[in-house]
Amino acid sequence: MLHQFYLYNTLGRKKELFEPVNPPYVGLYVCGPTVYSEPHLGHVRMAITFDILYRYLLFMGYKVRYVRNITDVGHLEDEASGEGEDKIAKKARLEQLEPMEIVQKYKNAFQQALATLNTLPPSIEPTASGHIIEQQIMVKKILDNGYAYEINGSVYFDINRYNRDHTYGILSGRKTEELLANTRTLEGQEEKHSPLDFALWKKAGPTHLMHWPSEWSEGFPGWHLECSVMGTKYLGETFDIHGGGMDLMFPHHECEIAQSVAANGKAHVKYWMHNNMITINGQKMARSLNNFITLNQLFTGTHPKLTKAYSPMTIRFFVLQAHYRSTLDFSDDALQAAEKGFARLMRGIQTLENLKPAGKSSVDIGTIEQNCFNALNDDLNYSLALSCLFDGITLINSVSDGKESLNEEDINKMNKLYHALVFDIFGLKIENREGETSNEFTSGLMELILNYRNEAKLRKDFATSDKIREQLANMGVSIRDTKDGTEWELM
RNA sequence: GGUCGGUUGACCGAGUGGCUAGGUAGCGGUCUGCAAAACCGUGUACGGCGGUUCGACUCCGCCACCGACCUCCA
Repeated sequence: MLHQFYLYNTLGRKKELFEPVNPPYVGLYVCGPTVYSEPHLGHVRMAITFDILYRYLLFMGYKVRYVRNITDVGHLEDEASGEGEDKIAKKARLEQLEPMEIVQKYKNAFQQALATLNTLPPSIEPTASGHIIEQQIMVKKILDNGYAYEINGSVYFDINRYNRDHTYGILSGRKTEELLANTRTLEGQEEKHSPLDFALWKKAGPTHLMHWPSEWSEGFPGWHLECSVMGTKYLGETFDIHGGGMDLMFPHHECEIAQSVAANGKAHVKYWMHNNMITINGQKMARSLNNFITLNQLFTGTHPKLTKAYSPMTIRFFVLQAHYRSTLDFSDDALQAAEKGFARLMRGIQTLENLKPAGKSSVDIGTIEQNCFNALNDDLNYSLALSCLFDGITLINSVSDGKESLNEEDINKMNKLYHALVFDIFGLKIENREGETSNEFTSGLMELILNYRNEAKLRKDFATSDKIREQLANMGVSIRDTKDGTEWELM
C-alpha cells in the first residue's frame, strides 16, 4: 500500500508530505520528561501521541530510531526564588535524598507508567547528565563560531550576533524587537548582554548540588542544550522529526534551533511536531499550576475529581479520541465515556473474530480501510480513524445479528485491518486481569456455576438463575446470555 | 500588551462550501423468561453580527468570550 503521509510542520504552519532525509531510515526525537515528580496525565499525551507516530512509521515500513530524552539535570528554578537553583537539587534537599536518587525514582516511575500504557520503549533514552562532555563540546563550538560569550564562568548565547546572520524566532513566529519590548526585568540577569540571551553553561552557586567541571567554571549546562546535543549525536546533524509539547515551542525549541545553527551551520530538524495540552476545566493541566492528576491516581481512583479507577487502556482510548493538535478536556464523565467506548470496540473485535463467513458479502469493506488510512495519512488523525473503525464495528455487529453478511475473504481482511490499527498502531490491548480470569481453575469453576444456572433456566426456575447472576454480580462478575451460551467477564 | 490557537448538540470530540462524523448519556422500538449485549429509529449542533455565494457550521471581515506561549512545565 502506498502511503502519502502528511504531517503538520510547526515550522511553516502547514501540512507537508513526509519525506525522510535518508529513507528508509527515520530519526525521531521527542522531548521527554523532567524526572523530579510523579508522572501525570499531561505527560501521557506526549507519550501516546508520539508512540502512535512511532508505531505508524514502523507500520509503513520505515526503519525508525526513536530517541526520547530524560532530563535529569534540572533546569533553573524560578529566578524569583533567588539563586537560579537547580530544580532537582532543591527537591532533593527537601526530601533529604541524593539528586540522582530522585532522578532514579521518578525515571523508574515514568518508565513503568508508560509501559503500563503500552507505549513502546524508545530506541534510545539518553539522559542529560550522561552527555555533559558532549554539551561542553557544543558550547565550545558555538563560542568558536562567535555566537556566544563567556562572562564570570558562564557562557551565554548571543542573540544579537546570531541575528546578524540568521533569524531567531522562525519556529514560534516571534520577532526579536517584540520580545525585547515585553521583557521583564529579572534578577540575576546583569551578566547578559541582552535579556534574550540564554545560558549555554552556567556557573554553579555555592548551594548548587549538581555541577560538573569545565574550562569555564564548575557549573552545569544550559536549559536547551541537551536536546540539541543528544538529537544530533544519535540522529545526525539533520534529522527528520522533532516532537514535544506545544509549551516547549518557545523558548526551548527555538533555542535548540539557534544552537544547532550556531554550532553546525544548519538547522537540525526537518519536521517539528507539537502536541496540544490536556486541560481541566479549560485550563492547562500542569505541574506548575498544581491542577494535575497523576497516573497513579487515575489507575487507583484516588483523586477527588474521580469517581472510580480507570484502566490504562481507558486512558489511552481517551487520549485517542482527540486529535493531537487539539486540546483535550479532562473530566470524570469523559473518562467514563471512554471506558465504555473502549469496551464496545473490544467486544466488536471479539465478535469479528468469531464471525461465521457467508457465501458472499452484502457490503463493501474496502471503504473502511481506505477511510482509516486516509485519516492517519492526514496529519496522523487517529481520532477520525477511530471513528471509521466504529463504523466498521456497527457493521460487524450487524453481520453477527444476521442482518448483513461477509464472505471469508472479507472477514479475514477485516481481522487484519482491526488488528493492524487497534493493536499495532493505536497500541490498545485487551485488558484481562492477569491471574484472575486466565487460569484453568477459574474457568473451570465458572463453567460449573454457569452450568447449574443454565439447568435452572431450562427448568424455568428463574428465581435460582437470577440469584446466581445477582450473586456473581456482587462478586464483580457480569454475565451475558447469548444464543451460543453464556459469556462472563470481570467488571 | 504581543504572537498563536480555539468557541460544534446533555458531555467528550471529528470534519466539510450542498450529502449521518464517532463515542457516551437520553428517548422509542426489536430480540430475550428477565437482565445484559446487539440491532433499528430518534434530537431544528455548529459564539454574535455582517459579507462573498445558487447555497456557509465550513471562505472573508468585525465583535465577544476562552486558552496557550511570552518564566521551569508534556
